[in-house]
Amino acid sequence: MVSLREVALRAGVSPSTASIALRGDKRVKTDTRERVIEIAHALGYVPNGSARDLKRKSKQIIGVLLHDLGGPFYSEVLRGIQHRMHDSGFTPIVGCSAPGNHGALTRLLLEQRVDGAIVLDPLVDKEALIRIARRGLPIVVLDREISESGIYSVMANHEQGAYHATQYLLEEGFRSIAFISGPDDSTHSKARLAGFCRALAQTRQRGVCAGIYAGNFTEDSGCEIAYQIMRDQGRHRVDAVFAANDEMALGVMKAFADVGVVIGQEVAVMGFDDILIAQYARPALTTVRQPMYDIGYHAADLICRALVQDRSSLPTEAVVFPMQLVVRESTKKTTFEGGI
Amino acid sequence: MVSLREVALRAGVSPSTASIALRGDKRVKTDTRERVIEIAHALGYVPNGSARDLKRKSKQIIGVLLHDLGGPFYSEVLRGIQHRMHDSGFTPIVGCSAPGNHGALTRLLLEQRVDGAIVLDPLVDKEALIRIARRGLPIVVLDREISESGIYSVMANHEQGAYHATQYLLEEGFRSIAFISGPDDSTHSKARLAGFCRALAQTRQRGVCAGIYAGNFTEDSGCEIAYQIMRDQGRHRVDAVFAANDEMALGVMKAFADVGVVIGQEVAVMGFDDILIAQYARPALTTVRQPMYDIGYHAADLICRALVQDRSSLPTEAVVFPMQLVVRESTKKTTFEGGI
DNA sequence: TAGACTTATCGAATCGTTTCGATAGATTTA
DNA sequence: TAAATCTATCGAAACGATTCGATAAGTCTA
Repeated sequence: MVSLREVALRAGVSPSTASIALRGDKRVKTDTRERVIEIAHALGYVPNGSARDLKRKSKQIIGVLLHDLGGPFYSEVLRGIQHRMHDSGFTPIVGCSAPGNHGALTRLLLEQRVDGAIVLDPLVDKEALIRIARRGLPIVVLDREISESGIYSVMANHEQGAYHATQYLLEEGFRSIAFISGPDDSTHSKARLAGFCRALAQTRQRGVCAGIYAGNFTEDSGCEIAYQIMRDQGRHRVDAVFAANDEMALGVMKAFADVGVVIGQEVAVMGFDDILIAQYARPALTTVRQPMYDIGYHAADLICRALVQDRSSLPTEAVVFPMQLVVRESTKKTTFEGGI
Repeated sequence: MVSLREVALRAGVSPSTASIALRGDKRVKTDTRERVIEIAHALGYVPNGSARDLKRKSKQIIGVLLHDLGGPFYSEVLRGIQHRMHDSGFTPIVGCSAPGNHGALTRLLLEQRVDGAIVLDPLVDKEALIRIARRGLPIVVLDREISESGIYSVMANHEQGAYHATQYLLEEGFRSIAFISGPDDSTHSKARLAGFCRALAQTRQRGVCAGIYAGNFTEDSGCEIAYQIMRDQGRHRVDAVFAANDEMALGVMKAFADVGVVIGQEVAVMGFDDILIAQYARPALTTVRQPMYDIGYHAADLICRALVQDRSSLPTEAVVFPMQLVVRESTKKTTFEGGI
């Protein structure tokens, strides 16, 4: 592998001169500089990243830690990250913190191969992140909150998203709404439930809450609870079911469809997350979406600013983005007909 | 940041002793070794990756270059890669070679931050890859073929996939089949067309080829060509349409549905690729899928072997995986009914 | 107990780049 | 023309870990 030393040797200069010449520094006489650059090019010289990183402070690389690569989620987040970083000289590098893979976190963050990190994986240990931040690496966590100097949070406002979704249901005339929550330890589920309750509390109407059921974010649990709702209240007592995530909402739709209840007309179903399947389900699922692109863009912005500017200008509180209501067929009273 | 020197200092040994002690080397007396390890742990010492990479030959990191992160494709490939690498000590790191982003390729491959690379992006310049391989970095390219020592290809057998799909259509009793190709410069499209032709050539039946139309892989082109097919031949002369990719097949379904032709019953539609939407379309699209997990797993296997074993044991020809026919509703004569 | 081996540790060199202070030589200033 | 100022380049010291060949001890053989 051709090294700077070899380039310098052939150009008849010292490595130090070659080094600054290659950066186009005017301290080197023009013809020397051009000769060095030409020889480097001819030899296909590219500086060794490890050596440079070792010597320099900055690496110009940002680590992005994802749980896996599935879904349009991550792809959108990364688009936002890339757009923000494109002209800033930083390159995002993605590591998968998948099943038991301590590898990427170690290699990228602990072994100091990056200047900063964006972490989108609820399973990455909070204490580990705090320890890393204390070592001086700026971290942006997405969709969770960690209060620690050097760790910045960017997230969607789940409470507000659920609030608006509920308001929409009420405005559309759905009177009696049941809510299916996620597991108890899910802060997202809690926030969504809180938004639902706030919207209901504001309305003057009576009997709008048809019960709060505890699910576990799986399609099966949604399905089971839908049957339970029907048993509990008779199929015409509930106007709408708001599930704390799309998987459960799909389960609910399945259950209703199986007993012949027409979704949209007889009962509305609202999901949360806007997973890809939501738009292909029949009827297409009305749901609430996180602005993933914006979140990625903003996360990248925070990291870049933490590295370039003075960190005191950065927010200490989580940056919260509003969620978007995506209205589809499952909450529309117009008759839904099958087929393409 | 705590360095080896600091650990050594506190343990009262030299950095060299600390270095081997931390690796559990028996050359260091047991109590010294344990003391060093304990101090390193207490100080939160993690070796600096750049320094280690610089000194060592291997980095234990494999670069994975993807075009973007969308779709279940990449996610499946990466699952395969991770499973293969999990116990081998290598960590895959993903770079996006997205729009004009020369960054990831430079940072990972050129600047020698990885031991090997898996490239799944048709747009990464072939010459650039050859140059990198000549510098000694083993590369596995997916879904394309580059003949060069040090570059290994893993791909699906598109010709065979199309052959089987066509055979299936013939077996199901579809007599008159039209084919919609992709753009002329697509080798995939060519291979798929070749498989289609080979299957037709083998059959004794007459008039089975209802024409070959030139599309451009977009849904719109599929739609337009479907109308053209109907104009050309009358809507009952064509039994089936085989599009060289799913997008076009969806366009074809749309066109037929718009004029009231019942897909599956009056005309079968076959796609290629099994993009995610295929299974959610109504009717769900019969298509041909690449075994992405296997491809990823095998790519990782090749890279690991290139780095660990003797390279002469590796295949010089592209490793080709059979494609899988995914039968869904769009080629089934049973009456399709809308609804969930 | 001198010589041969082991054992435990260390010092110095190395990986490839960058950076800082030094040094000639050329040029300007007083 | 001696002193001051540039200009172009170089040498050496980092960065942090690894590695190899010393080097002291301590243990064993004859």
